[in-house]
Amino acid sequence: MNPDNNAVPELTPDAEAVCCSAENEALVREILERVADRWTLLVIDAFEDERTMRFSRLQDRVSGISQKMLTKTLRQLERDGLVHRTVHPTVPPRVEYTITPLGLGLAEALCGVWKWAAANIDAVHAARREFDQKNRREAA
Amino acid sequence: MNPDNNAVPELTPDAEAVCCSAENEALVREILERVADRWTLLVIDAFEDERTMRFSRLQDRVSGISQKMLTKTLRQLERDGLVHRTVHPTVPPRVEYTITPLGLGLAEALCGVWKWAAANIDAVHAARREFDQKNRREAA
DNA sequence: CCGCATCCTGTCGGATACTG
DNA sequence: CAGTATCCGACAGGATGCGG
Repeated sequence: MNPDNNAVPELTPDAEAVCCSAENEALVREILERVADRWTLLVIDAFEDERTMRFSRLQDRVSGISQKMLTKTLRQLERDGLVHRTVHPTVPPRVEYTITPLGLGLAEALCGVWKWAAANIDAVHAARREFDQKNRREAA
Repeated sequence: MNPDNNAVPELTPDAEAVCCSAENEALVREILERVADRWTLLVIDAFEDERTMRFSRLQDRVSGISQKMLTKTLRQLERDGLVHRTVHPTVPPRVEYTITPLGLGLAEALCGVWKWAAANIDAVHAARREFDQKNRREAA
């Protein structure tokens, strides 16, 4: 697939067994649907460098997100136990979000996607250009 | 980053360099945003068992998806070079979608998320219950 | 069987203004 | 600074019907 193999390491036999059983499909679906919105993945991603951050710092790192969506996304992550929220009752208020071990596990899993993206974005762009050209020819 | 290594195998030094460099952030973002909609991940997931399928089979496997969204999602995947589309000019028409090596790479990367989900869904559910209870107390 | 076009709706999500 | 509330536009996405 990709000449340099290191992007996706070999699966252990055990891992494969887990990976392809059909029973858990509904569970995985649930997680995927929960996580597959415009911001959740990006927010989780933001925690890979700093494991604990203030609200404003997060908003800064996930560029483009509104405070409304950041709040909402963080609430969901908190509810799912992926992020922990600490309010320091000072003035001005200071709220820190920390990624939990659970969340960190997901972040690691996402790191695989991260790596794939970094390694293959050029191929994707190339495919895209080719596709668009082909379509323009057909349109003509 | 993680004390227990077993979830994600050791990264080669090379891979780590790719994984955490800040430069590629925009690229990864682009991919994540492209892929993080309601259906794309689920469709890719559907290809993990069978690498080539007819349209109707796909619609069957990704339960709940409308033909409109399936078509749209597949077009995007095709454009990005993740899926290949073959039209057999028979009657009735027979259209087959095959995941490409590129797409397969992404599917593998997603497999990490898959595994995480299967392993930790209980923890997520538990966290969710706890969170909801806490909120109900506060509401009272 | 596949998938396009049309219509229509709910919801996502941004902008703004206001509290503690 | 962090969060809520309100308003509102845009668009995702379902239902239906037609066409190849």
